[in-house]
Amino acid sequence: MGIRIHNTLTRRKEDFRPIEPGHVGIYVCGPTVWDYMHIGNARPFVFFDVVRRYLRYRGYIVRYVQNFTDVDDKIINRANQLGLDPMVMAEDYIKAYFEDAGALGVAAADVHPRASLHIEEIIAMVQDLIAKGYAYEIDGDVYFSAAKDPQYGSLSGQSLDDLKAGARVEIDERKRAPEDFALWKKQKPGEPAWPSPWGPGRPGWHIECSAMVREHLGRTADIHGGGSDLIFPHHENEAAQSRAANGAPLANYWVHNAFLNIDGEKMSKSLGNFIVPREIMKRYRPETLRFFLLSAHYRSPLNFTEDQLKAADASLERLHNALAVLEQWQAVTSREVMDDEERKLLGRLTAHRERFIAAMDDDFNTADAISALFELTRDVHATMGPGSSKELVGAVIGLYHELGDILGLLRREAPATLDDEVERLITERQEARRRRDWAESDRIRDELAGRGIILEDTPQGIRWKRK
RNA sequence: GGCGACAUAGCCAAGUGGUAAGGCGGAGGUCUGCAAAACCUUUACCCCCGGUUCGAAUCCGGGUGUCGCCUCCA
Repeated sequence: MGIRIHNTLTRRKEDFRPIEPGHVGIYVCGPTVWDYMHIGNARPFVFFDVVRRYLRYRGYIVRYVQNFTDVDDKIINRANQLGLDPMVMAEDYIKAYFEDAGALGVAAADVHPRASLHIEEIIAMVQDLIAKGYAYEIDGDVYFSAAKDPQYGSLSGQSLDDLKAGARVEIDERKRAPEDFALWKKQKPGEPAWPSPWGPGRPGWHIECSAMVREHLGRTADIHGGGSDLIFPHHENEAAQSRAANGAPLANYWVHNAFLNIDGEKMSKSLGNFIVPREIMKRYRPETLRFFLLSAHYRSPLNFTEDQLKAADASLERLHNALAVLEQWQAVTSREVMDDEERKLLGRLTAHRERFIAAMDDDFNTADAISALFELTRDVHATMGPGSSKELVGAVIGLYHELGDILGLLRREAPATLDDEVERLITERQEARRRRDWAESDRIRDELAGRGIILEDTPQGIRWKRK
């Protein structure tokens, strides 16, 4: 009856039990800020945003932490290519992240820690790991010795031997073993660096998350999430470091989303087959991309095509229409008392809500939860009308917003306004219709359509919307 | 080569033992001045072959195919 979450570590769904009852600490791997996010990157951000919203809806006090990797090879390379200061460039892409995330309805995390601002904590953890015998320094670099961790490989389900057998990358001769990974990297010319006991250098990729989880959530996070490509090596290594340093698991529930593919292939910057949210939002309402990303279960790969985006937009339109119609009814109805049929529907609202909740409880099944919204919609259309009672209409609108807020959809928009010219045309058209001058009426409707205003004549008057 | 996912209608996608949700698209109809919105009807040999079971899309085994990971990756 509670929330169940698929745990990458155990490969099955488990009942969710936070460490501290009523509180949840979530850490999600955020972007490496070397470029704009693309819609593949957007998938985890949107999904985990929903996880957070849902946990809050279910009454948990959620602490949500999402980092920015702002010290990294890719950032340095890019900045050097462009002749920019890496930290300045990172700052610009952090700003861009917030713009894109905001447009997607992804709220800011409670904390957005940055690697560059946690150097002290990182150094402390590396020192600790050396002291405990898990790490070793070679000439300014520090490596973690994977073989020292008996559980190494447990997250990705690979043994050290498997990994050695499959190794496809050049072995760094400085390391004692190929599976060892860098905790601290000695400064190379032209790279940003911080002083450390091993000389100037910068943190390796994996250590930042371990240090920042400990700093902001304590030794063990309830949920640690990210894209499935992070399972190995990133999360495997994080888990190993934190286990070694803290004697406690980094996270109790590991949650990984599948990829967004395009033309059947993983969308990635290195393949060059990526699309950026800001481009999509020029052509579709902002919610469309979010709806699309939530239309499949997060552990299923999702293939991006223009047709699917159109279909998502059409689907979302149906929900928006339902809400708009309800709002129109709300404005015209004066009936206070519900009749028997309405009382039955009011009862069914609970069933619709419960179906939605059951879907979300079951490993955040957003696709199934969305279908509950459509079932609600059909029920509403079949049962209600402009004469429905105020109370029922209000309750239904309330439910749309209650459930829509969990998914970050059906956002309340500021009441749209029309300019005087458009108002005048609509009035003229109404007069033409009164005269039964259909030619003039249709001409005005077409003209307004050309300006992006769609008119619908209803018995309760004109309804308009933009598109 | 190793590890792991996935395969459900024209498209997308839920469904983990009891006889296939939902959406988009298509077809027909109702309503409408015409539209739109909405409603009704309609649109599935659940990849293949075995097995377990009274019963399998669902469990097990074997194929086939697609995808991901194997130290840049959400």
